[in-house]
Order: sequence, then C-alpha cells, then structure tokens
Amino acid sequence: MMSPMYSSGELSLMSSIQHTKKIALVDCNSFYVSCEKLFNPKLRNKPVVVLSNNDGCIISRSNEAKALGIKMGEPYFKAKNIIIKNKVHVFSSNYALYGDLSRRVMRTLKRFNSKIEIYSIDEAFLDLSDFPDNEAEDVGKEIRSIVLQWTGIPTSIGIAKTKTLSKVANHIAKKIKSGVTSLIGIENIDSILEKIEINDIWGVGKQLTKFYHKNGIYNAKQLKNISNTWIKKSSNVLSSRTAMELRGISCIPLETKSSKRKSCVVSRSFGKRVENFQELKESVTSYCLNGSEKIRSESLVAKSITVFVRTSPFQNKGIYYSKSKTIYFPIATNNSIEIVKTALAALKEIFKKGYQYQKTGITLSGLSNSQESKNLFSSIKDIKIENLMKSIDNTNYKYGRSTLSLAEAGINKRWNMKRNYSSKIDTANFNSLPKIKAV
DNA sequence: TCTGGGGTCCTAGGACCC
DNA sequence: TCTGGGGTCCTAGGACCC
Repeated sequence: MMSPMYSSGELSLMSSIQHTKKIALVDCNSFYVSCEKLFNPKLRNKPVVVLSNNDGCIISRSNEAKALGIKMGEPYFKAKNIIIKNKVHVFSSNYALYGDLSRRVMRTLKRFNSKIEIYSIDEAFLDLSDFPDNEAEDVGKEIRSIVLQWTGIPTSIGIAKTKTLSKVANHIAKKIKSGVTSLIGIENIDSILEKIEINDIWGVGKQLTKFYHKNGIYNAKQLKNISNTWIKKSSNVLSSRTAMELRGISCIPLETKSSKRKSCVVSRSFGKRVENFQELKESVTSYCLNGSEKIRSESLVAKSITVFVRTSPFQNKGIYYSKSKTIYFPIATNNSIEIVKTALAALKEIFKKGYQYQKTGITLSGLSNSQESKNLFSSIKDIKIENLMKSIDNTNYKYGRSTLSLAEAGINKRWNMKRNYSSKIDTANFNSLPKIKAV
C-alpha cells in the first residue's frame, strides 16, 4: 500500500537508500604490541611480543613475530630460541598503559555513535544502522583512519547484519590491506562463509569444534545451513543462536549500557613455587585486599568468597593437587577485614602440606549494590567499618596501592610475580614523558 | 627452571515447597 | 498399605570469550 504522504519520486529515492541493521566490530590489531610500539618508534617493522603476567605466555605478537611462527598463547620459554635468534623484542605486560590507550580508542569510537558496546580491552561493537547501506564500507574506512590518527592504534573493522557475522567480516578484514570488510548488501554470503573454518566462528571453541567435526561440519556455511532443532537438541541454545546469527538473524543484542559485574576474581601464579602456609596466607590476603577494594570502588558487596589453591597442572602430573572452598558471609559485605578472615579460614581447610603450589586465588561472588543490601542488622558498627574502609581506600589512592595494608599480606612477598621486561611506560606519570634533547 | 588473568552464561541435579 | 508431580531456587562444573 502506497502512503499518500510521499510522491512516487520520493518513494523511489527512499527505497534506493537502504538502512538495514548494521553492526561494526572494531578490533585493535595486536593491541598490546601496538601500545608498546606507540612509545618506541624503534620497534617499527620489528618482531615484538608481549608476555602474560609472570612472563609466562606470549599473548600479543606483531605481524613480524607471527611470521616467525611464534604462536598465540605459547609459553615464553618454549619460544625463547626463536626469540633470541631473531632478536625479537620482548615486553612484560603493562596493563595500566593498555587500559589507558583502550579508553582513548573507545572515546574516539563514541564520536561516531554513542550506541557502542565495549566488548573487551581491544574490541567494540558499533551500531551503524543510521548510515545508508551503500556507505557502510566507507564509514568503516573513515573510522579506521580517525582512530589511527587520534590514538596511533591500527584497527580492523568488520561490518555485517549481526554480531557473529561482523566477527566473520572482521576475520576477513584482518587479512586485507584496507582493514575493512563489509558484508552488507551481499545477496548470498555462502561462498564467503564456506571459507571460514568452524573453529574460527565466534562462540565455537575447542569442544564444539570436536563435536561439529564428528558430525561432518567443518565450515560456517555448513553450520548456517544445518537444522536448528538438531543443534538445540544435540548442543544448546547458545549454539543455535550462533547458527541463527550466521543466517543474518540477530539473536545477540548490542549491550550499550555497561552492567554491574556479578563476580570479581583476583588470582596470580607465583614467581616461584610456594610450599609453606605462611606464604600462601600472604598471597590470599593480598588478593582479598585487592578484590575488596575493587568491589568497594564499584559500591558492591559480596555474598560469598571462594578460595582456591593448586599445584602446576603441567608437571609432576602424579601429584597434582587442586582444591577450592566457598564460604557464605552471614550478611553480604565488602569489609576487607571480614573478607580476609573468612578467606584464611577457607584456605586453612584446603591447604595440604607437602605440595609445591603454583597458584592461589579468590572469587567474590553474588555481587550486588551495597546500598540495596542494607538491612535490619545494619548498625552503627557497620557505619564505622564503612568509614574505616573509605579512609584506607583514600589513603591508598593518594599514596599508592598497599600504603595501608594488613600485616597478613606480608612485607617481603617472595612469592610475587615476575615482570622482567616491563617498558615501565606510564601515561599518567611525568617520568614517562619522552625527553627531547636540544643540540 | 620457566605454561596468564578475569569474566559470562548454560545445564544438570539436588533441595525444597505445595 | 498404597507414597505424585510440577515448579522454583540454588550450586557446581563446564564451555566459551578476550
């Protein structure tokens, strides 16, 4: 039925400008490496890698490092030969720096559309539906060049009808020079999906890959065309959602409002193996102090705490030990002292003598808003504790983390993690400003 | 010698209620 | 003596993501 409000000329113009749903996935290329390169031009065109905490694994690689065959997630010590032979530059991770640059990138993206979902430190989904379909790719190129110009971080951008398809598009964009791929306006994308291996699809991990292979499904086209009821029956709803999204039916909405988190994990591997209870106690205490400070800063309280200890799963396979214990607080809390006390009680239960522990950690769970969880039992005493926590947080904020701590957290911290290759760049620190020498 | 850390969601199964 | 069945809530464990 033709609307009388428009002339036929206007209508034909409108129908030529298509505004279908368009989601862009912007992904920073080799993000951590790109951050280090930004402050050190000598690294340009050189192989560079960034290591995980404790200098354990390789978690970011420059293209030159990838070309040398260094794999993602590979233990550092295993790649050491290649690294030395090829003079690969190595950095310990510097999350303060990466976090800061991430915020700059996200701020820049918000200029294009405030409807944005920050998905991870180096990725964001953007709603580009307001732009005409035939301009999608150009808009992507524009975003890419502005982000590069304003922040110095190179990105890849994939644009498509659903989040899962924009991931597919991004996968392709990473391999081409322009860095932008749009699947918008392509009638049949089967020939594209056919080249995407099943394990490269967002939401398909190791186990599902195994399962699909067993059933003769090897690429995205096959998954797209398989019966939904079969997937739901033999896997779960998440898998069927993935398949629907490959068909161009959006099932995973854009989460533009950042929601409060539900749990908070603090865990670390030790710099060296730990055997005695005292040192485990120190580490667990430190993690509790970090965790409770973090949830206080977000006005949250925890319903329970889980403490875990474990030996290395990679060696001495016969004597692997891993155990956890959860304790519920009588009333949800963010009080450091109570959290530490409870955690140490849990630790005592799961600690076994004679093991070489590699890692401990805590999880604060069932987080909720601290104001809403006040109840009948809240008292003057609670207000006093609240004030004490506030002054600890303020002091630590002003004078540096762990200015005020608990004696249980230890002083020497021989168990602390290794970080031997840090660039020590701190964008909030004057000492990190580049120095220019007048000649 | 040396193998990261922080999240979310789903499912199955048990406890409990009516 | 016979002893149901449906619903909800919670939790542990697994799978996935970056």
